[in-house]
Parts: sequence; C-alpha cells; structure tokens
Amino acid sequence: MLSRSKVLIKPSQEQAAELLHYALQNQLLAILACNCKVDYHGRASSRLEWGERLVIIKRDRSLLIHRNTGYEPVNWQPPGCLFHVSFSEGNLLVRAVRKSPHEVVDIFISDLQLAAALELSDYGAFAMYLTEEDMKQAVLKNPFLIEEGFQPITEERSLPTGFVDILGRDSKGNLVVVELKRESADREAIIQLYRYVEHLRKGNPSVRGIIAAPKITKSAHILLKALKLEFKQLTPEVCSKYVKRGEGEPLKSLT
Amino acid sequence: MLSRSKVLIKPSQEQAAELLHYALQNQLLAILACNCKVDYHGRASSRLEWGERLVIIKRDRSLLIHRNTGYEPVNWQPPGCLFHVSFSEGNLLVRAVRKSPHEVVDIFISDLQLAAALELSDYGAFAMYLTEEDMKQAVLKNPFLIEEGFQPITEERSLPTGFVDILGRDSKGNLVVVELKRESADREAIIQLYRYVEHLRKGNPSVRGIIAAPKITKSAHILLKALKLEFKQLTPEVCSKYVKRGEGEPLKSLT
DNA sequence: GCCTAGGTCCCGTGA
DNA sequence: TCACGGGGCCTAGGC
Repeated sequence: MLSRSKVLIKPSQEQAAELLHYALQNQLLAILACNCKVDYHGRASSRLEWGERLVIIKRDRSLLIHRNTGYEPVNWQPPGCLFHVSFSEGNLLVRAVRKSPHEVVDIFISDLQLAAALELSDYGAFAMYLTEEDMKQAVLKNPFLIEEGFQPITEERSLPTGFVDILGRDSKGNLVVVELKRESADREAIIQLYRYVEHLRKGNPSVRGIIAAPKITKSAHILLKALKLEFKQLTPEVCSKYVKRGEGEPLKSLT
Repeated sequence: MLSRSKVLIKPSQEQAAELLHYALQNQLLAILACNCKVDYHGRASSRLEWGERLVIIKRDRSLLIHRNTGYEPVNWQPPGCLFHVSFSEGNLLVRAVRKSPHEVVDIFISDLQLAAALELSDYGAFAMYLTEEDMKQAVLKNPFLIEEGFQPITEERSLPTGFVDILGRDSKGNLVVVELKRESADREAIIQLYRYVEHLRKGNPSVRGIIAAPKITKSAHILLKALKLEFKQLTPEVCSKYVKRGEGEPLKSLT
C-alpha cells in the first residue's frame, strides 16, 4: 500500500523541499522530523527557538508543528492555507499563509532526520455518541426523563437572547425551559438558562427553568436557587439507553 | 543526529510492536502510518472505522490520531496515559488508558506503511505575544490607556462571583471594573463584566464597568447600553507598544 | 480533587 | 462575512 508514498531518511534540505512539493502537488500528507525555528504573526505572535520537532502538512493544507510533549501543537495553521517553500540564509523556509484572518507561520529548517510523503487512504466513517444532541433526542422521545407529565412543545425555539434547548409544558400547563449539559453544569450554564427564562417570565411569571445535567457545581447551585431555577440529574449514559443511533448498534459502557 | 532514532518502512505488526516498546522505554516520539480502526469510551464514545491514519505517541505519553485532513486529531489522549501493546484477532492493538477521567482509546492496527521512533532534542524557548495578559500589563503600567486619570487599585481581585481583570478608580474617585478582551467583545464578555459590576454596585451605585477590546459585536453593544456599561477601544497591538517582553525584543507587525 | 477563565482555541450552523 | 455556542475541548492557576 506504499503506492505514491515516499520516505527519506536524513534528507538534504533540497531533497526535503522536493518531497514537500511532491506531497503538496499530489495531496499527500507530509511529515518532517527536523531541527527548526518558527515565527508566527497573526491574531497573536509567537517565537519558537531552535529545536527538533515534527512538522505535518496535511492534504487539506493544514499545518501542525508538534514538540515532543503535549497534546497541542506549538504552532499551526488551519486547513486551506497557502504554502511557499524556499531557501533562506542556509535554511529551508516553509511559509504557511492564511488569508482570513491574515496569519503567517514561518518555519526555518536547518537539518532533517526524516521526511515523508504519505498517501493515506481513509474513507472510514467516524461516529460520536453520548453528546448533548443525543441527550436532546432522548428527552424529546422520552419526556419523562425530565419529569412525569413533561411535554415538549417544539424541538427548539429561537429567542431574541439566543436558543432554547427544549421548550415544553409541565403537567399543570406551566411553560418549562430545559437546558441540557453533557457534563457538570457551571455558573455559565445557569446564566444562559436564566436569560431565556427571564425573557419568558416577563409575560408569564410561572415559567420554570430546568437545567438537566449529570451534576452541578456548588456555586452554580447557589445561583440556581437564587434565580428560582431547578436542577434535574440526567446523564448522557442514561439518555443513550433511550436513543438508537445508526443501525441500532448498542453502545458499550465502560467496564 | 539520528542517535537513538529508528525508522522502519512497511514493518510487520511484530516489528511495529517492538518499535513502540523501544520508543516508550526510551521516551522517544513514536509515529505509525497505518491502517487502523479506533474505539473510544470515556466522557463520550466514538467509533472510527478502518482507514489509514497517522498515530503519534509522544514521550509524555500523549496520543494523537490524525486523519489526512483537519487541524484536530480524530482521537487522542492527553499526556500521562498508560499504554498497552498487544495482539488481538490478527491486529496489533494499542490501548491508551487515562486514569481520571477514566477513558480508553483502542487502536486496532492491521498493516503499516511506516513506523518510527524519533529522538527529538528540543530545548528551544517558546514565547507568545499580544495576549490578554500583555494587555493587562500594559494597562497596569499605563493606566491612561483606559482613560485619563484612571488608577488601578490592585492588579486583580477575587470576588464571590469570580475574577476581575483590573479594578481601579477614575479621576472622580468612582470605582471602575475593567474587563479586557483580546478580540471582539461578545455578549458573554458583557455578562461577565456585569456580574462583577452588579455585585459592587449593591453598596455603591456609582461603580463603572468598562470593557476594553479592539471592537464589540452589535448585540453586545446593545446589552452594554442597557446595563449602563462602557466600551473602550483597545487593541493588543497598541498595548504591545507599551510593554517590554523578554530582552526588549521589539514585536514585528504584520506587513 | 473541583472550579474558573483563556485560547492564534477549532468547528459547525445560521443569519 | 460575522456571530454564537459546543467540545472527549486542552491548559494553567487557585483552593
């Protein structure tokens, strides 16, 4: 399966430049393991002094520069930027330019351990489960997950202040605003919910606001009480039991 | 500089496993270009079907799985997780386990284009400029950037509701809360500022709230007016002129 | 451990 | 294009 892939060990700057051109032209993924320094200017600015890093250019022309530690790239450029490969003061210079916002990453490369152009054939589907959207679908189809007698009115409703996750009525006919959180509800979540509820309460003081989440932070709970909102414990895991995704593939739980 | 680095082209699963052990033992960075499928279970769940990807394990035991497009890894594990390399149903299985929260990534690898263990010697300093912190330092040393006569009281003050960027007094002695934003101030920023101001206004209705940012969104401006808060235009670029970083290295501007 | 806030956040969605 | 909210966000800093 090497097909159009090429790997060079300890290439010269010229060989690496040629490989980069080859990868960019053929929409292959390029990797360089190299000694480099990096300048970035754009929304912010940064300077990375000389050291050995991994430089990755993907076929969608995104750029990642990774150090030997850390989840995050030290410098990067999102997909779609333009690359210029040149030579400058004895170094191989790779410039990645993003149009909007205007941002420039300059990589000065002195020597290389490895350079590779890889053809990665990848059509595999990716599916994510246990998201906030899953919780929403579960509640819409099983309103009792919020409380007995709860009935959603519309799936979502746009208000001047933003969006409501779920709007409904309780068994007594009171308007209920439900805000879903996949993880612990914090103060921001309460404030968000309160914006909606406050707006609706103006014409109707009986409007209820319920935050449905696995748990709630201490300070969020204090705020919740002060604003006369309610908390309903609801986890993505419980919701997943009420929601069929894909071809009904059951979700495995952590063991 | 190859030193302890090793590169294998089209290795067998057994050779790749050996290389992974070697990299993990010697705290080298490991790269695999391989056909794989990936399961993730933890805070959420995901399934990635078979396809060719780049798998990176860093010396701090972080894991990145990159497809041939996109800035973000499709699956990952932050630093510090535990790796188990084994063989399962004809595949090389790499399992990365995170303790807290408990999360598991399973990578099933069928065949490999490339496997490398790289020793990346990297001691280069990284410095970032034009951050919110830079704006703060600039304002603390040059309070007139907010307005004539402004005087910071303390650098930062913790309130029951959170943190204040800068607290000070104006030329008439009124308390002033300043919230800094590096980019356009949105409604969330206004709400955040209002939380502090509202708290302080209870004992002192003359308290002012100023949001200092390059610009402000339309809806944030409306909210600002309604809450009797103020906007002061201030850019990170202007602030950078009043702040010396490192050895006084001047910041280049975009040209 | 929890909680808060920032980020060159990225990314999708909708106006 | 801007604006807004979600994310397995990650990461740093307090407590």
